[in-house]
This record gives sequence, structure tokens and C-alpha cells, in this order.
Amino acid sequence: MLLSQRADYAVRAMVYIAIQEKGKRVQIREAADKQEAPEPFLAKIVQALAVAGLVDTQRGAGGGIALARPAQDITLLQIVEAAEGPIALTRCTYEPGRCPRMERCAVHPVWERVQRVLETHLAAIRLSELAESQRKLTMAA
Amino acid sequence: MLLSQRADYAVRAMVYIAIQEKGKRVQIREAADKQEAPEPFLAKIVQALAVAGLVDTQRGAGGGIALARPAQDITLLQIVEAAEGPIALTRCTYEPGRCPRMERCAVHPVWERVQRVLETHLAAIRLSELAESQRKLTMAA
DNA sequence: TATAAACAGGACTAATAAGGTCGTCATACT
DNA sequence: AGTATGACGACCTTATTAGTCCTGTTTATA
Repeated sequence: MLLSQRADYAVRAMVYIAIQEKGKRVQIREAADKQEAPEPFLAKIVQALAVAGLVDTQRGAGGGIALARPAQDITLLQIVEAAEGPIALTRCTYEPGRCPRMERCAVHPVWERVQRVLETHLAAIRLSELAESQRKLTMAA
Repeated sequence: MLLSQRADYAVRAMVYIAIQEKGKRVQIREAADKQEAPEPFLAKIVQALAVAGLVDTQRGAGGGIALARPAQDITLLQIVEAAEGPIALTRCTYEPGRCPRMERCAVHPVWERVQRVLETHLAAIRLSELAESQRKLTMAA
């Protein structure tokens, strides 16, 4: 698999948070149940999302998780990178300038191009769109 | 990293084989030296390429590896899949119908779409193009 | 102010995959 | 026959992934 479970859980959890009524906080337990994710594992992922500034967490009774900004300002790429760390197609493209063959290898620029395509596509998808189609799906059922 | 070292070694080795004069076979040892890949590891990868029908191997003195068909009939996607197995973005898209949430999850179709984009881009790149630009690079140096 | 509800954070573990090695056998040219 | 070469399979080591668990700390509210 190209993306890990972390990324998948993270995205689904974000969608779940996004479809709540405004102002309502979600508990990790609840999100884990609904998304069929192991609770302690999801808790860790949520921490990473919080560090990345995508969600705002609040402790204590009545606490929970909420989006840190409007859903249309959050992209799929941001969620994936928050959960997984920066994405790199191969070791060559992990850090710019890290690959010793860069100057003499015809494959290098191709990996870079493909990676850019992937990032662009992920960045074009907004959490608000995902939330919208999730709402429709849920209503239909 | 989204793709493993196997894929990277495989692609570079294929380019190296493709830039040889017609009819000349490459020894694994030689390819490993040139591509800075561990020889026994590359040998395994070459086996996978042979099973996938991308290269033709010949044992014995004067043996070695050659392309099994013209370089313009081999795509980057074929090489990557031969080296890594079928690519799947997430566990959801690993096998069609394998994901239990498919019907009620708004994220699922997005993963499928992104995966298709990736596959399409990889399939659009031909080994012959890579070989051509590698030849130019080598001549320039 | 006690208490229960919630996340924070670190240490730990199990399973899997990646990356790599080695030895032996089969094959083909000379 | 001898030697060069890949095929094949067993094995090993390390890193990553996917989790678990325990002990906090914060916060609302009864």
C-alpha cells in the first residue's frame, strides 16, 4: 500500500468531525467507534492532526475535537501529510538534493514529476467536498 | 516513501538494459555496479521482471539480461508493478470489493480516483523515452 | 472542591515488510 | 570437462507499521 492506515483513519476521522453540527465537539471514542478504528491508535493520529493545526482539541468533560478552521480550507494533502509526514515517491525525491545521481539519472525528473502530479491532485480535494458527499450518502441510507 | 527501493532499482536497471546496443546482454553484476545497487538484491528484482515478461534472461557463459520486447512497448507502470506487486493507494482500494465501507464512505471513491490518476501517469511513460533521455545525459557528461 | 470526563504523552509490543545475504543448482558457451 | 552465468530458495536483519497500555493533566460541573 502506498498510503498507510494512519492516513486512511485520519481522513475518515476528519470527515466525521466535519459533518457535525457547528460547534459540536466529537470525542475520540465516538469517532473511533463510527469509523471502525482502534481508539488508542486514533487518539495518536488525532494528536498529529492537532500538532499540524488541523484540529483543535479540548480536554475535560464536554471536551473533544473540532476543526481548527473551516472545512473548505483543509485539503486532503494536508491531512495525509499530517498523518504520515511529508510524502515522497522514492528515496530520490525524499529531500531535494539528497539523491547523488540527480544530475546523471534520467529517472529522477520523472519521479519528481509524478510526485508533483500526486500532490496536486490531493491538494485539489477539500474536506468540505468530502463532508458534503458524506452527508448525502448518510441521508440516502 | 510511497514506492520501495525495489521499484527504483528496477526502473534504473531497465533503463540501463535499454540503452545497450541491440543484441548485447547485460550481466547482473555489471548493472548492479553501474546503478549502485546491491548485486544479490538486484538479482532478485530481475527475477521478478523476468516473471512479468519484461526481460529475457539467459544463463551460462555469455548470458545475461535483455529486454523481452521493444522499449516503447514497456511502461513505467509495468516495471513498477512487476517489482512491487499491484499498486494500491490504501487498504480500501487493495482489491475491488474488499472494503466493507465502500457503499457508505465518501472517501473511498476519492482514493480510487487518485489511484487511477497515478496509474495513468505511470502508464504514459515509456521505457524508450527514459532510455532516450538517459542517452543524452550520458553523452553530455 | 471533589469527581468524572476527556485528551497528552511516553514506553512498550507484535506483526509485517523491506532490504539484503548465501549456498546450491541448472544451463550454456568454449 | 570446465567455467561463467543466472535461477531459485532459505535465511537473516532491521525498519516501519500498527497497535496497546499506563500515567499523567486539564476542564466542566455537581
